[in-house]
This record gives sequence, C-alpha cells and structure tokens, in this order.
Amino acid sequence: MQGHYTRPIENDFIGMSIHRVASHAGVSPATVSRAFNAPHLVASATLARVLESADALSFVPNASARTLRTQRSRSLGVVLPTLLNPVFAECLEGIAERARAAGHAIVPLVTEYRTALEREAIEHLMARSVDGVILTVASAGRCASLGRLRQGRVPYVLAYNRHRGQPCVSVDGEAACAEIVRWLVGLGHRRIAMVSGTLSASDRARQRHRGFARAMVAAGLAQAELLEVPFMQAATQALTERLRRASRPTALLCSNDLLALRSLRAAALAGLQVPQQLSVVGFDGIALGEELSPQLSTVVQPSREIGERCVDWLLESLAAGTAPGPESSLSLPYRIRAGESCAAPPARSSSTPTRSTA
Amino acid sequence: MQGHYTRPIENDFIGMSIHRVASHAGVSPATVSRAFNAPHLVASATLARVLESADALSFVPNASARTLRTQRSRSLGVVLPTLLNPVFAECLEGIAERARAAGHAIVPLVTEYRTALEREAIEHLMARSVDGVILTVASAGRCASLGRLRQGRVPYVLAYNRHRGQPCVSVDGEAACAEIVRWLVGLGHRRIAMVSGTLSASDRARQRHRGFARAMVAAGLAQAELLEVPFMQAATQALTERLRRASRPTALLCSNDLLALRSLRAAALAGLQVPQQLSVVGFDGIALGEELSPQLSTVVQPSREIGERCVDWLLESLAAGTAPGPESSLSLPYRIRAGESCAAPPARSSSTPTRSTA
DNA sequence: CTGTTAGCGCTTTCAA
DNA sequence: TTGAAAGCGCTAACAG
Repeated sequence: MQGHYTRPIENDFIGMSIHRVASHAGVSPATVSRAFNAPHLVASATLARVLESADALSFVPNASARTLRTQRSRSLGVVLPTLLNPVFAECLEGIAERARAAGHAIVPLVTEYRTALEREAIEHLMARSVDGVILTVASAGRCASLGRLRQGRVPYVLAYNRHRGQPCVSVDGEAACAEIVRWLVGLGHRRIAMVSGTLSASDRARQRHRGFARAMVAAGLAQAELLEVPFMQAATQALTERLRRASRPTALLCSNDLLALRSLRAAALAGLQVPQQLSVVGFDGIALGEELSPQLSTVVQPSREIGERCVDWLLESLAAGTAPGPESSLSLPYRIRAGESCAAPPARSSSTPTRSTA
Repeated sequence: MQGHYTRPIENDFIGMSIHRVASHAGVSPATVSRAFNAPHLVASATLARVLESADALSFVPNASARTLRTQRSRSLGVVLPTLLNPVFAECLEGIAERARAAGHAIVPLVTEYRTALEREAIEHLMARSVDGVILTVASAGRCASLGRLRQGRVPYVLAYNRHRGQPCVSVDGEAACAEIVRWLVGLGHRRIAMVSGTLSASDRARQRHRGFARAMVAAGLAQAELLEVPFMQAATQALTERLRRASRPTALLCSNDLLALRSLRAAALAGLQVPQQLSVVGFDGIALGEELSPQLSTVVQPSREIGERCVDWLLESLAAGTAPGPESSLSLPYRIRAGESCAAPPARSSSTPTRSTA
C-alpha cells in the first residue's frame, strides 16, 4: 500500500491506470483487469487487495481503452425526430433507464424530421462505434440510413416505425385509428375529420390515416375529410377557421396528441364546447393529456415500454451475436383512453348545424 | 487505387483503419491522420488522394482510438432529473443541438431526483471520460457529486441550479416569483398561495418560495400560504380538496408548470372557473402551456438557451484549458407570459367567499 | 490462480 | 511535405 505520489489525493487522477493499481496492490496489470472483468478468476484475497487499491486511488477503468481493445463500446445510439414531443421524451426515458441498468451509455441525436440530419446522425454514431442504434425515422421504407447501418454491421431497431422489412417495435396505428372511427360512429358521429401533419413526411401518419379512411368507408361514410396541417405552428389557426364554418365536423381524430391539443385550443377559439359540440381524439397518450380538462381522449401507446423493448431486443441480439431482424418485430398493444374530450355529437348536428360565434 | 479485397464493398467495414486507407492511397498512416486532423499540413494532391481513398473505403476514423490517444472524448455528460418534465426535454434539445454543431456527442443520464442515481451517473460519466458535464441537481449546496467532478478534474456547469459557489446558468427564480406576487397583488389578490413540491428536495423550489414569501410580507400579506404537495400524482386531489373549502385562495402561484396544470385540473374538478374565480400562475414556460385554454400564465425560462449556454461555456473553457468557475455564472432573463389563467379576483372574494359546489 | 506479451487504431514528436 | 516509431490504457491468449 505504498503511495507513489506526494500530491494530495485529489490530483491523483491524472495518469491513473491499471498499472498504477497493479503496482499499488503488488500484482500484475492483467490481474487488475481480471478483478474488474472476471472477478471469479481471481483469488479472493488478491481480489480484495486489488479492489482496495483501486478504491484508494479512485481508479476508474478507461472506457476508450476498453472499447478499443474489445471493439464494444457499451453504448447505444438513439436517433429521434425531436424531444419537444413528449412521446419521444417518454420513450427516451425508457431507453435511458434500461440502458443504464445494463451498464450501457446512450448517445441521443435529434433529427427534427430532416433527412440530412438523419444521415449525419448515423455517420456520427458509426464513428463513435456504438454497439447498436435505436431510431425513429420519417419513413422506414425509403431510408438510406438503414442501409448504411446494415453496411456498417451495426444492429438497429426501429421505434414507432412499422415496416414489414425492418426490425420494429411499434403499435398498430392503422387498427387503432379504425377502432376510434368505429367508436365515434357508435356514438353517433357522421362527420369525422382526421387532423394530420404532412402525410408524405411520415409513414406513421400515413398508416394512421389509412386506418381512418378504411374505417370510414366501412361505415358507409365516404367523404372522409382530411385536414392536413403542414406546420404545427399554423395548425391552431387553420383548425379554428375550419371549425368556424357551418360544415364543420362533429369529431376530430388527430394523428398525435400535440395536434389534439391544438384542436382543443382551436375549438375554444371557435367558441365550441368540448365534448358537447365537438369531440376530439388524440393519438400517443402523452402523460400530460391526462392532466387536462377535459382530459384528452386518445390512443395510448406504451412509449416507455417501446423504448425499453428496443433496448432489450438490441442487447439480447448483441449477446447472441446476431442482429435484430424483421421477423421478430414487436407489435405492442395500444389502449384507448376514453378521456373527457369525446361524446355523442350534438343532436341536431346531422341535419342543421348551428353557426358558431367566437 | 488497387482493391485489397474481393468481397463486396459492403463487407469492407471490418478491420477498417487508417492503415488500410494509407496503403490504398499509397501514403503513410501519419499522412492519413493529418489529412483528417490538419489538412493544411498535407500537399493538396496528396490530400485529395487520401480523401478519395477514405471515401472509397467508407473509412470513418475510430473515436475510441482517437480518444485514447488524445485524452479527449469529444463528448459531454448530461445529468437531468427527468425528461418527463418538458422543461428538461427542451433544455436537452438545446444541449443536443449545440453539441452536435460542435461535433460533440452527449451522454444523458436521468436521476429521478435521487441522490444515489446522481452519484452513479457521475461515476459512469467519469468512467467514460467525458470532457465535461452539464447537470441539474437537487441542491447545489449539498451535492457530493460536484466535489467528485472537481476531484476528477472534469469541468462542469450547473443548469437551472443557482448557487454562489458554483458555475451556474440559471434564472433568478426568487425575483421572478416576487414579481409575480406584486402583479397578483396589483390585480387585487390578497389570498395568494404557493403550490410547490417538497421544498427540502429542491433548492430551486426553496428559492422560488423565498421570493414568494418575501414579496407577500412586503405587500403586507403575512399569512402566505404554502401548499406543499410531495407527490405529483396526489397533487390534483390535494389541491381539489383545498379549493373546495371556502377559505380557498384567489390565486395560486405554482412552482412549476406541471403543478400549474394540475392546479388547473383541480380548479375544474372543484367547479371553479379560471381565471374568473381562481387565478393560476406557473413557472418554467413549457411550450405546451401556450396551447392550452386558458393559456397558462407563467414565468418563462429560456430552457433551450440555458442548455445552449451550458454547452458554449463548457466548450469555451475546454478550448481555453480552464474550468468554468462560479464567478462567470450566467443569470439569464426570464419573461412573464400573461396568458389567460390569471385575472382580477372575484369582486366579493375579499369579504364573503362563495361556497363552490363541484 | 497469475504474469507476460502483443496489439486494438490513432496521434504526435522527431527525422528525413 | 512526409514517414517511422512510440505509446494512450486495456484485454485476451498463452504460459507458467
């Protein structure tokens, strides 16, 4: 236990390495390495001595050296469109928690739905040699980044995206939207419109819309209206204008909760009571929706679990030396939260709509 | 430009290194390294050749090797209480964007306000030898992790926390709350209560409360009520009960927007109109607050900018070879958003409160 | 059970 | 302007 430096312990950090610990404990570097990575291969007396020395020197094994040597970084890349939408923040929490528990770091990158940033993110992650990547892309079908990952032999799992040819952890948005339509129709609604961001920008939006459109047809309601609001910022205004017209829908199925929030706001601005005069249903099930008045009616995705499952799957594959494949894709169950923003349409709605005054 | 392998390019990734590029381009490994790190030291013809080869081989420099050699990981640790509160998600977005622009990775860890996880997070980050850390801790004054970071010579900046002895990027919550109280008093409110999480769990909560308490005294309103709701989940119920009593406050100053949302919900459950019968003010300025009806009145912190500034400061210090010090702490301006959840108290409120029926 | 040895891929003097 | 060589700190054979 001889000290090698006269400087105070606080400065001992510089140049710390397995060798310092080794000489402090009177063993070889290899033994120190084993003490940390395969303690069962070290005599318990030796082990204790090594651990004591390591502790006394505040030794922490150097991750880069270990990564360089083992070719495993114990880190996972995470590529998400944004964190401003709580649905992704919730998912990231699940990822972070699971990764932490497994001793893996996560390296998140945000793409803002821009392909260039998506590409850059993948490049960045490959340069850092992450062991795997979890991502949500605009459209799984036409995503160059996925090819790049495969080319680089980096295992990956898609979160939220749903595509037959890719390893995905998702929810059946098409079925969920169809179910919502049937529910609304059951309540008596006929004029149901879907509110969505740009369809061409998101495969999920397209899938949700498809479920909506099909169920409308199945219900004999051919003129299924789509309110495509390209920019989130302008959504409220566009919706308000639509809701002020006499021909307004009695129910809005929104492609995500953020749009649903704006629909709620638009209803208020248009002077409509929710749910008495207008029903609003969201999609995602962000936690905040439950705190609102009226509580948001919505399709709840298990976002946290989606994140957790992605990590689990990736780590299992890593351990097995395989890469996640499309055949094992996970379709998690969604849940419909009745909430308070949804009710039967106003009695006269199907014949003579009242004109609202804001 | 001779090929070394007959396997398809897609498989060329394995064992890729500076040496492969070097031999492909007919130069030495050192030159390849220079081509990437100091291109001006390489003859432009050589440079072009090297870059071409690198491109042809899809070469990406190995970050671990570089880190091991240079002792700089080009990564920043981020320690936050949670991502479920959008205020931190917004901040993280700022951090992510800035770090990306500077070519740094971020490694976020979530603590859920638990000291044990805080400690563990720091340990983890030091093991990965991040170049710096951005953190939000429960209480900057008594935080062992900060000492640990200094001991390990890891530069750090606190986000949101505010402490004279630490490098912080924050907003003056005390002044902001005092200002809110003066505003409410100006509107005619007398019975103003503060809604907060556990004070002992957060220095920020204490600072905000101090501003509230002082301003109340200054306004001659001695009985400043504090509604401490330890658990977010139970907050709504506790608040609803309080609001049902005749002695209820006419205004609620909430220590954060999530509590304000619950207060809004509690008001609805208690049958109170906001802002006509009850004013509610939040703190944080999460983006969602603007989408609500009524739009949330709140103190807006520049969360994204807080994150950005933390990164900037850290990277500047890194470049200068210094560590951020308390003397350069940043106090960013807050902004009061009037919103729609705040108004003059009901006329009779100061004398005979009406009993509400829910 | 423990030590010796040879690199992982890169940067960086020092020479040429 | 370029090359040769010496490690950064660690792990994994292979010996002992």
